[in-house]
Amino acid sequence: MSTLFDLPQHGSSRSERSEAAGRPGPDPEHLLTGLNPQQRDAVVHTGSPLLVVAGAGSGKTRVLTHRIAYLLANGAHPGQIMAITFTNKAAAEMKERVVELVGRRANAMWVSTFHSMCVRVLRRECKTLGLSSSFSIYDADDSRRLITMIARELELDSKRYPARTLAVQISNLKNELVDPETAAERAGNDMERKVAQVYEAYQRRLADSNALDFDDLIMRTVELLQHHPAVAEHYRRRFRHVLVDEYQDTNHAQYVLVRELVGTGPTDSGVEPAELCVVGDADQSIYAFRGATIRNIEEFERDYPQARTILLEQNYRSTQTILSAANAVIRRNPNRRDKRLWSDAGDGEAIVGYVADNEHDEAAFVAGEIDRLVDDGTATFNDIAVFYRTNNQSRVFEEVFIRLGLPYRVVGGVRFYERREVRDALAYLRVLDNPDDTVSLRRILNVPKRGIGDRAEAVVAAHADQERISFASALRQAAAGKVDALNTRARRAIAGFVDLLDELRSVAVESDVAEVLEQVLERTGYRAELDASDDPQDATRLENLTELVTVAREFTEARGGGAEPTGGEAEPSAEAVVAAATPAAEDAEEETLGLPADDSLSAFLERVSLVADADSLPESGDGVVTLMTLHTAKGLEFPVVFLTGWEDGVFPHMRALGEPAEQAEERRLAYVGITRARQQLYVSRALMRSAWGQPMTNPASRFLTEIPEELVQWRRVEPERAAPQVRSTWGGRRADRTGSDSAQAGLAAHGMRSTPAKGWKDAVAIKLAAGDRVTHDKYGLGTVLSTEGEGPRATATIDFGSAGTVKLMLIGSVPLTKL
DNA sequence: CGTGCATTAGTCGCC
DNA sequence: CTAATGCACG
Repeated sequence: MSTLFDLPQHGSSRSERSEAAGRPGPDPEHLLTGLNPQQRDAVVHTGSPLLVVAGAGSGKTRVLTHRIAYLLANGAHPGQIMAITFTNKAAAEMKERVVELVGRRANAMWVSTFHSMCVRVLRRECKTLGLSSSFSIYDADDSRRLITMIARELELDSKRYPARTLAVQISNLKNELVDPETAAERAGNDMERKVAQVYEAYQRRLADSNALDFDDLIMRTVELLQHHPAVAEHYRRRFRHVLVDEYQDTNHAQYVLVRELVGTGPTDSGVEPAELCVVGDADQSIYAFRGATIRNIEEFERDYPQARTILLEQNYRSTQTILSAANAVIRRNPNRRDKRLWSDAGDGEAIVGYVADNEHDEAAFVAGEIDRLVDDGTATFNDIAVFYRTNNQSRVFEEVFIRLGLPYRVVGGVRFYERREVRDALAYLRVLDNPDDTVSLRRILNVPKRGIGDRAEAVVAAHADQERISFASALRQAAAGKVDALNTRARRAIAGFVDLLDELRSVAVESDVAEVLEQVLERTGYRAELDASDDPQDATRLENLTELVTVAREFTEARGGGAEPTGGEAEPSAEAVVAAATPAAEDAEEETLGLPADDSLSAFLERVSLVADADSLPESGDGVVTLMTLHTAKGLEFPVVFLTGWEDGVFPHMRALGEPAEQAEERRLAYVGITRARQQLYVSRALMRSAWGQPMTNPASRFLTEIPEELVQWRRVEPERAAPQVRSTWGGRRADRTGSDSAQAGLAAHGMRSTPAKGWKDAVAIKLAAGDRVTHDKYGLGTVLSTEGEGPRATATIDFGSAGTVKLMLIGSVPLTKL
């Protein structure tokens, strides 16, 4: 079996790179060999915007890298090229592959994520926007902390207006490029009004802290380009080729950013629009919940009327059997550009299906198969991945794997940069770098514990507010005894803290990042505290901090000597950072980030905050089975893939059952999952699964029934006994949930062998038609507006008057009576 | 005695 | 993960 990833591994490509470095540009035609006709078209196309619709496994990265190389070989200067990706890993990989093709001069290109690209622009143009160049970048966690503080100050009911919800809403507004003022004007209900109010305060506080959040990076760059034509023209003149990867994952702000960057017509002084090439696949758009809008790729031709579209349908990854299954499932999505993946690799093995009694049985089956595959030499552990819909489904697999001694790793969990100790340490660095960074300052105020409690913090915050000074200044005044509301004890504690920061700051001016970090850990007592603890978790924390110091050291070395970091024994996460943080991979061109060359602290923090955001997906493990969610699996491939938990309510997720748009997204997720497999695909479901401590009977996933029967070889089907128990297992406890939720519990599960629709009919309790009057246990009286679907899929949209209009599934347990 | 710290329990469930 | 409790220190 082949390797997991068909890209060169880090180590092996280095020699090729240096060889290529000396070579002049390659013969352009040479870059076209080995490409199929569509790929070739995409590489050579010129003169109008280009949309490359790249099906899963169709050689998308190859097209992008070859297109860039081809541009370079035909006279484009590397400095004229900007390529935008969604992850740092993708950016690094793309750059590396272009370097392999054309040599080192490719390093002068801007190949980066949307966010890194914006930071770069913003650092250079910060004065235009009234920012200081040492602005901090707040990630989602920092944002939420700040929003929590604001909500508390505004005395919002934390139950009605949870910080999390507020944060999401504000982020959505920013993704739509809506400013606080407009948000306030548009607010139509209580929630929206509160959101607008918090949003307004939040932006003010960000500015006070000299900070931008992740969404700001995009929004402010758009603002810059829109309001400062000279700046826009500068970039447009410079970047004549803009390429965007994973275009289906862009949100509205990113769409506008690209449009502003490229331009839609000549500027005043006659700079023509740049050449735009976007690559993506609407069928793999699975990030709507993050604000991505599939519209951008679907409407590309409308946005850019001159656009040419090229479809890549030949797949180089999977067997035809797998592709046929993927095609059959995704075909059910409405309003989609028809696209059929095909392969000349042959049919390969049939898909193996398995109906388990419960989730433990399912896990045991998966484990057994893995054991067998590895035993008979069909696959290695590395070749195998197990996917599930939500993270909590991993537990049962872990249990079985541990019991059987199968090596595995769960991808997902808490990432390196989200660990508390790492964030604490970084918060110290950030405060040293940007004293106004209030979120970081308040984070470390009493970490480790030094006797500055909530009350003292609140007093200082109030003082800052009253005197209209920064929190940092207020702290200083408190230390000097100028804040009356504080008692001596708190005052002394604060004075100690301020002194500590001053000491550290003097260390920071003369030492490199690693040393500063060391001193932080020493002088704050952070390390000592962990050392003293006998909690095994704290030992891990200590290791993580040591790892962070290593990252910092390698960063400094790489930056100083230009030497590649070795990263030999570092953890994958650390390696990923260093790889992305290596300035050697940065532009060697004249214009740099606008950072003082010696300001390694700022540079380090910036890199870390941008890398931390990436769904840093760790390189293939060492002889272990990979467990992850379907979302995480995107962009990866494995010879053997287990798709588990294919049950209505689990996958598609409960929440999506009544929502066509969400269901379409779930179906795309299924498509992504199926197309990760190269040779062997397994699909399984469990008849019974405990959820929230209660057993639930789940019917087969509708996606399962959409896979043509002839492609699947069922290893075990549902026992053909009498119609299974249909009684709801739900207590009244959850009767307050939506109707379709509780309806789930009653869905009867049937086997897959005979035509399922017939078997299901019995479970349908009620037949309704538009106009029928009904009564519902929770919603009361209602009128049926419309009905959809048949058998187990039957739903009705019912107007319950003041209780609202609700879509319900019409099965067994739904507490609905026809009048 | 007041203030702050640590430890519990109930809340939960979202990629 | 937050509120509510007991415990310790100035």
